[in-house]
Amino acid sequence: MGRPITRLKDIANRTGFSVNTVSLALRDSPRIPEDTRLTIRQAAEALNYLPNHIAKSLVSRETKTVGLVLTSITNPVLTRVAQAIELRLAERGYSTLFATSNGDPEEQKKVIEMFRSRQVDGMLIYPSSHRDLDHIRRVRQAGHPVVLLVGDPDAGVDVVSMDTRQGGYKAVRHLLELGHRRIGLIDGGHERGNLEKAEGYRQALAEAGIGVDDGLLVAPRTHSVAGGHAAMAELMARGAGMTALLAATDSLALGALRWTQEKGLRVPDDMAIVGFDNIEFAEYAATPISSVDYAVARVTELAVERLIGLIGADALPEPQVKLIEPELVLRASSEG
Amino acid sequence: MGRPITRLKDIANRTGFSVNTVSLALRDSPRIPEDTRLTIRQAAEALNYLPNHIAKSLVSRETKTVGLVLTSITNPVLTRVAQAIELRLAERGYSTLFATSNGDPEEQKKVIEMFRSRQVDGMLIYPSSHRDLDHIRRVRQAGHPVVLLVGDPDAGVDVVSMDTRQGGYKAVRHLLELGHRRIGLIDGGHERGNLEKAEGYRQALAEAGIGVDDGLLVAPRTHSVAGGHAAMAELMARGAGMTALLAATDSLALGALRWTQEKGLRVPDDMAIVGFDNIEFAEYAATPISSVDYAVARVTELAVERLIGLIGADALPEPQVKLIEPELVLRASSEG
DNA sequence: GTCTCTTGTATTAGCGCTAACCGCCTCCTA
DNA sequence: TAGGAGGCGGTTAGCGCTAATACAAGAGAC
Repeated sequence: MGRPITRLKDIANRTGFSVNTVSLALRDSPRIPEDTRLTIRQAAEALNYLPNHIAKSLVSRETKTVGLVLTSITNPVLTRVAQAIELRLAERGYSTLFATSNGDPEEQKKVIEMFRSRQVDGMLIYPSSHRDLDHIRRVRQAGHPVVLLVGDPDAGVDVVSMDTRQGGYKAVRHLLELGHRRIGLIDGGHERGNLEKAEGYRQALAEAGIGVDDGLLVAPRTHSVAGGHAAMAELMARGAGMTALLAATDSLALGALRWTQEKGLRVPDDMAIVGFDNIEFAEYAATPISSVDYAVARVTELAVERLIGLIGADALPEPQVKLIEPELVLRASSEG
Repeated sequence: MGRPITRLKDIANRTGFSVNTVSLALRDSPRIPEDTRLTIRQAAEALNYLPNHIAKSLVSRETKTVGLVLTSITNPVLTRVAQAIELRLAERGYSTLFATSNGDPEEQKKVIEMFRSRQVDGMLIYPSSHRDLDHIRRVRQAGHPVVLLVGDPDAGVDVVSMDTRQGGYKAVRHLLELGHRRIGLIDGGHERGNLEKAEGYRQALAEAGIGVDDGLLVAPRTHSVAGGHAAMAELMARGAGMTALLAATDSLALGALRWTQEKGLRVPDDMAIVGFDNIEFAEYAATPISSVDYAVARVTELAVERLIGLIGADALPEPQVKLIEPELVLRASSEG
């Protein structure tokens, strides 16, 4: 490469001071008088000095870096989460190392190891499975600050998350109140045991004295719009008399909406639809879609704050789980 | 923090070998015989050793880290770009440091400095302005491998990008062939001098002997759906007799589509619409939207390959600009 | 039996930086 | 004028790792 970088030593040579004095001056130590500080500053400027963060990290034992693990950011809401987190971390002087696990637990393990090897000060993880958290718990027990962006009250790790169970519950309650009895569910992430939304769905139905009909449930492998479209087709093919639909993401909901449109069904008259995440595309859809809001700002703010707190702590405190109650945003897709 | 990490020294103490021997053994040096290698391996395993990447970087002078600068990843296509890049870099053993500039050139400068300070081996930059690249050129001249994800043939820096000028040209040609003469343009990023799409638009019109009517142009500040909606309202309020629309992103196009729908316009009969990026939401819109495809896979693959090439080179070769010709994906929004 | 040559390991130095400590001045006070 | 007290700066050590070099012991050559 042959990229010559300016070091403290170069400034020291140029100014005649020792490396240590230069270091102190550039860090505004009160022990250095104004004029030497100035001399050194100017020399640094002239040589286009940039501190070597790597060397600093080695001695200070902190990298001012946080690892962010997401499953996949094709989900628009995770995109917003990622960006908000990066911003908030940057405000606090931290950089973001970013990696995706593609929903594969093995991949996720590797990513976490890589982060550890790179000495990140802490990690924010959107786990691929919301259940199988042993591995992550171990990371915490090894003393690494970790905050999950989704998880259970009994996770044993810090969590800051939307309360999606509550979200599912609220959405179904809303549909029940509109008089619906045959409510379908297009779920996501089922195969990895992410059942919170389905649990909320079941609970609301149970309270209303309605049994869960498996014929109204489907769990596509992806969160894509195409997946929602296909899932809706499958549900309707079963002829289960469905009059309302809850979709685990707005992308799925948009796919379902498109299907109804193709078949000439009226929304919400023939089919009410509620989604999750409240993405902008849902608001401007052919029929604006009601959606369980994902409070990106609150989740990211609290998660980052908690993580920074953990990083600063002498010993990790008891894990704390913060579930944020979601708002249901009502739009035309579920209101006459 | 008090997080005790296992070091080579710990393994050395445990096995009785020297630190150096341990280092060599773990790196599979041929100078270490099989059985000592095994002893050391086992000890490393037992102590749960993870190499300290920071220390290694300090001596090897490479961090195996690449900095990725995006303007903002709320644009769904940039999201896909980010994820694909992370994946491809990971395959090649590189980690991704991620930062957003929010489209602010000053912010972008800071981010690049931060990356340099962190000794990244190279950078991939989606510049906030496609014109004012002096600052980035200087980074390259300082010997840092840089590849832009958007830019001009005469950028003076390596570029791998979609040829958006060509994309704008193709889209307008298509609309002209359908008989449209009054074609509107909702552009994006205008204020920062990102004029490629508009240039393609102008060129196609000029070739058809049609003058550009400024009454048909509008440049909202954002790429959001809401922005597209508002922009469409503004365009139509001007009463310029527009029969077709080119939008700089699919998000803008979706907003415009929504507006036509609210006003009872038929697409494409009353208003043809073509967008950019070919995101999934465009495909499944109320009227599926024709769009200039963004070849995420090709762009990211070529960009990463080029960057890795630059990182490995002894001296930076002449900058190379690769513009990928986009496909126009036709859908109902522009075809009877 | 001396002299290489090999094999396996230890020693040393150094990446760029910070932190702990040391030592020299000058100035003030008793 | 002796003796602290500061002010200012240098010296040394060390973060965890790698690379260059040194070295000891045994094998083989003559």
